[in-house]
Parts: sequence; C-alpha cells; structure tokens
Amino acid sequence: MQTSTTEDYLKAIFKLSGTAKAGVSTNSISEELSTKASSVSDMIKKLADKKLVNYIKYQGATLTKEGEKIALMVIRKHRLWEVFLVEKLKFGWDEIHEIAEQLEHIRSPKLIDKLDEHLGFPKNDPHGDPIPNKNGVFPKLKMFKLNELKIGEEAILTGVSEDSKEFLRYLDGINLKLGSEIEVLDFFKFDNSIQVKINNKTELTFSDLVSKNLNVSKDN
Amino acid sequence: MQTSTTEDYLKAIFKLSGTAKAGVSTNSISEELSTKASSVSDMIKKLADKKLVNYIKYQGATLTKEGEKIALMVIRKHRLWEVFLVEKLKFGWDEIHEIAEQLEHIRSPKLIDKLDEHLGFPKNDPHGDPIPNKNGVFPKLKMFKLNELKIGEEAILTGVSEDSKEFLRYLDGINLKLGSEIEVLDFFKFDNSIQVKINNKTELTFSDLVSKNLNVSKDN
DNA sequence: CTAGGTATTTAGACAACTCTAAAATTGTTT
DNA sequence: AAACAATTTTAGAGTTGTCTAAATACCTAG
Repeated sequence: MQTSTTEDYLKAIFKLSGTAKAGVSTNSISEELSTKASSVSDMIKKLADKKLVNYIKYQGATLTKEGEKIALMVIRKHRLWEVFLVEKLKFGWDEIHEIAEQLEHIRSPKLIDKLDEHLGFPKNDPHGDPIPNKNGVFPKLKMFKLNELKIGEEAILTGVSEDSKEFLRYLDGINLKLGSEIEVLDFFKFDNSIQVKINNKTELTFSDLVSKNLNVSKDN
Repeated sequence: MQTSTTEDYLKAIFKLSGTAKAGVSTNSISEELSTKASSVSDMIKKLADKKLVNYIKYQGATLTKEGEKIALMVIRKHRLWEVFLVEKLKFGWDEIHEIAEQLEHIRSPKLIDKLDEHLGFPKNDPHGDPIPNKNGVFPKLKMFKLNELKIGEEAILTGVSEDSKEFLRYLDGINLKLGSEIEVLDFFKFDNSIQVKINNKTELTFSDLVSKNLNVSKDN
C-alpha cells in the first residue's frame, strides 16, 4: 500500500514523461513537487526498491508497468473528483485543483467507480484533460498547442495545460471557454505573440506563454 | 494547520468525553485509536503545547475550546460525507465508515459547506447521528439506549452507536432500519437479553450487546 | 582534452509519529 | 499503611520523508 507521497512522485514522473522519452531528471521532479533535488534522489531510490520506477544513477527515472498503473489511477481519481466539484458542487474551474490534490489520495476499491457512474462516465475533466478508464486506458485525442498552428488555421479549444488560479481566471476574464473556436489571424515573430479571432467575433492577442498553454484540436 | 493524526486524537477525545465528565484516560484513547498508551502520552503532550487539550499528568485530557471546535468540524465532515456516500453514491450504510474516515481529513474552507448545500442540509447521518452545523452546534435530541427502556414502552429507532460492518449487516439481515418502531415485550434478567416487537409485526430477541448499541427516542 | 559549471548523490540531521521496555505514579486490598 | 496491580510516563530507538551542506559525476566551451 503506497503513501500519498509515493503517489505524488509517480504522478509527477508520469506527467514529466509525456514530453521526454528518456528518464525523468531529478531536478525536474523536484521542481514539479516543490522539494529539493536531494529529497527526490532519496525517494526515487525507495521507489526503485519497490519496483515502481526504473532508476539508473545520474540518468533519471522512468515508471515501471506497476508504477504507471498507479499513476494512471491517481490521475483518474484526480480528474473524476474535479468533475464532481464543478458539476455537482458548482465550484469554478479555477478553485478545484488543490482540493482534487487531496481527494485523489482517498483509497477505496469501490468509491471511484461509483463516483464515475454517478457522474455519468465523463470523458474529460473540467480543464479538458481525458479521464483514464478503470483499466487505465486513456482516450487520447491528438491535441496541438495553439502556438503550433499556422496563420489561417482554425481549431477548437479542447484543454489547458496550466491549472493555476491566475491563468484560469484570466481565461474566465476574456470569456474563453473549452469548445470555443479559435482562428489564427497573425503571428508576430518578434515576441511570438499571436493574434486570434474567437468564435468568429472577438479579436485578441495572446502572449507566447498563454498560447503555449492552450490546447486545441482540429476536428471533434 | 493540524495533521490528520491530530484530528484523529481530538475526535477520539471528544467521543470519549461524552460519557465521562473528567479527563479522558490515556488507555481509553489508545484503545479507541489502536495505538499504544506510550504513543498517546507523547501525543497528548504535543496537543497540550498547541493548546488543543488540557492535560495534567496522570489525570487524562480534556478538550480546550479550540480543540473541541476542531473535533466538531471533523465530525461534521465525517457525517456529511457519509450522507453523500449513501444518498448520492448508493453505498450501503455498512460500507461507508472507513471511507469517511479518510474524507473527513480533506481540508478546504469551501468544500464542506458546498457539500452540505448539495445534500440539502441533512440533520443526521445514515446511522442517525446528528450533524453539527457550520458553527459546531449539535441539534442534540435526547436518545436512550434500548436497554434502558421498561417493559411495555415503545420508541423509535433513531441511531446506532456501533459502526462495524458486522453489526450493521446484522441489522440489515433482520430488516431493522432507522425509524422502525420498537416495543419492549420482555426483559430477561438472566443474560440481559430483551424481547421486542418491531413495527407491530415481528417479534425478536436482542442480546444485551445489541440492545446497548441501539439508540431510540420517544417522540419525533 | 581539460576546467569549470551544473546536475545529482551522499552524509548527517530534523520533525512527526510510532513502538518496546523500564521507571514512576496511582489505586486497591487487606 | 504496605504491598501488589494497573495505569501512565519516560527513555531510547525506528520509520518516513524532508532539509542543508558537501562530495561526486557529467558535460560542454574553450
């Protein structure tokens, strides 16, 4: 039986494995979890002892099958609770992350499947991220970062890769919601900002940092 | 900010204060929490440092105002989550205790009040226990143990003081639910067992242990 | 190819909470 | 009131996970 710290580490490694194929670096984990690199080093060794990660000194960590399975279950729990908080308890999407960070560690074989059913088997959480099913399978839909599109292309906002209150409130402020249509009007090489038109109505300019955190997809 | 261990100790002391007026003994706490008396002794000292309990060596502990406030909030959370699990997720009343033991430690200023609202401000949990309101006020209704009644008296089952799976399943087995009417037919001094009639229909005999754990009230 | 910088690991210590074993206190019984 | 039992506390140590400071390994620029 893992502790919630163990689950946090596995989740972090899973998240960081997304981009890089190789081992996840000690430093990146320490940044993700707001701890010191030395703590991570220690902890990774213990996870390796438990066969939850593969670890070669100085070469970072990757998840084992078992470790990935746990990470996916934690992510499933996190995202289902987020749906609950928004749909049932009427929280704003900017208020739910910290609460779900706690709820994701609740251990009960039946609870999460009953919650899933109660919520009507949602496919995505309130930030647009897919929810793994009970076998850990991800309905992965190919998404792009907004800043990867070309001038003239159109797409639908399907997710955000930043969960901070500040970012989400900014989006609320400009009334940008999941499902909005975004057309790329122009792209400024100078600072990588991007000019877009939302739902064929509002023209806006996004900084590079904002457009990097907006996930869009072509169809669906 | 208290840890969940702190909350467990405060809840235990609150629960054990119910019967006794004096300080709660180290031994009774260790039994309630399944730890050793020496651990309790240590921990009580730390709680006293934080002004959550009053403690005189060898004379047990009582809650301070602040400690009681925290205990009541934990109990409020526990019971509201139990209502959620039964009403919304359709758990049986015998399956919810362990899950609620975890959920009661989730920390969020807004969460519990939103949950309360979502559930329609319930007054009692699925075992009949009253739910403290957001100010920690208990709608205390005077209850008796079934074994305190006299022959010929009638009462309504309003709660149970034992949450174990085994006990609750036994009650399910004989189809005894909160709200059932119980009439005392006879009382056997020999083993303190009690003969009753349920809802003017079924006659049954309860052992002393069972009748001690059934809470009834006259009116309501 | 080596010097210096960065990333990582080790060593030693600390905080929270637990335990066993031993000492101290209280209480009970005659 | 003395002696035994039961309860409670202390002492010392272990576990998990954290930190700082120092040592080590890796890597890249000159």
